[in-house]
Amino acid sequence: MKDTKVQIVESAITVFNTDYSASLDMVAEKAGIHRRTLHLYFGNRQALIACCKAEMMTTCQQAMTVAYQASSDPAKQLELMLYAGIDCGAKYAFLDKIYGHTAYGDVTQDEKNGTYDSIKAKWFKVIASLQQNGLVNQQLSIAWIFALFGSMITNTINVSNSGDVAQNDIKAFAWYSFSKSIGL
Amino acid sequence: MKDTKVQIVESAITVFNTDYSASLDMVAEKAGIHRRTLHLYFGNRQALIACCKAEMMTTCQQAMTVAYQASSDPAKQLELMLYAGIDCGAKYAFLDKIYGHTAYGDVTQDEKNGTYDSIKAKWFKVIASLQQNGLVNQQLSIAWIFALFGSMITNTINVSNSGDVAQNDIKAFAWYSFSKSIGL
DNA sequence: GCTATATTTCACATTTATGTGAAATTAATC
DNA sequence: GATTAATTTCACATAAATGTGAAATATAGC
Repeated sequence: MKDTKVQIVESAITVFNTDYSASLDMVAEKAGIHRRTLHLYFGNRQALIACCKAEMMTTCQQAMTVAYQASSDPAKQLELMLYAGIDCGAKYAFLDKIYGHTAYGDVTQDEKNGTYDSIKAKWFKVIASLQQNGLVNQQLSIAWIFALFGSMITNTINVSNSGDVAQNDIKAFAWYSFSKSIGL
Repeated sequence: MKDTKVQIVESAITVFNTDYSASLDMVAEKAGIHRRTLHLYFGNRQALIACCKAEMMTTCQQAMTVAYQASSDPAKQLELMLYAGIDCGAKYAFLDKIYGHTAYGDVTQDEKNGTYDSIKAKWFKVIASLQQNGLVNQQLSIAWIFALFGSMITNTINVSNSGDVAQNDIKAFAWYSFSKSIGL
């Protein structure tokens, strides 16, 4: 039997992805528990959302790290990171709607320098490497490329949910369009 | 003195763009009237939102039509339509968050055929023309290209608001990235 | 100034989500 | 089986937004 707290968070993610303004009653029902129980674990709505976000952070971080380490070719790393972002984002789409993408400005200077060994730093290293070798359009600012990356992930998830594009094609389309959009 | 109803709608657009869950009191205050007055014009929240949407439809339609008619070169038409979309979307960003983009599936068959002379039909004509002449990647489905177009508009607006990219560069970046992303 | 229309004020009803307290019940552990 | 912990039930308090009625006031047009 799964930990109740985990169960609640998973239910919250599912429910909020369908409707972010859904009540806590709905989340509790989905988790198969009473709302009062939910409140024993999460004092209020904020706390629950924050927990969902934390969950996403670690999950995404892991998936991205795996993607990064799977190759030493920057272009391949970028491609795999895009796929990882799509897979991850599909599960946590509602958070994107609340918080929006992490803006470039939110990334600390240390992360840009690569001092901080976070996954974002790795992403920047990949782009920097591609740009230095002239494989990516050098006119485009990194902030723009970063935004494009997030935007392509969101778009891919939306299209995937809409059912307008064959599931098999989607990731290929996403990589094609993203890579071209940065001049790769 | 502006028509009260118009005033309300404009205020609603401004307020809801900042915070979609803002109360009607806030909208009324912004419009410089009493909430009771707002209710004389709009029975409920839904009605107000619907009116904002209708407003957007006509405004966008007009801007797109102007863009379309400004050139006979499909690529140029597409570029100008993208810019029109960005300008328009910036004002109505909150609607995008509620309704999402119009999915390809929402476009009627008549519109795809071009029987219906709507702006969407014109957009499809432009893409079809480019694809027939081999100027756009023929592997990509029209549904995907349509989604990309909307996604690029949303992304450009977000970036513009974030302030991370120089205002002068933004539209150029958007067109560069979008045109490349479809193989143009 | 009179009249018609638009707007405000005040008062209330309703709904919905939240959050909490305390006792009762259920499940788990030893 | 006794004890402890987790969960449910019921009851209530609160808060915030919404929608409406009716009288009072303001505004504009003639």
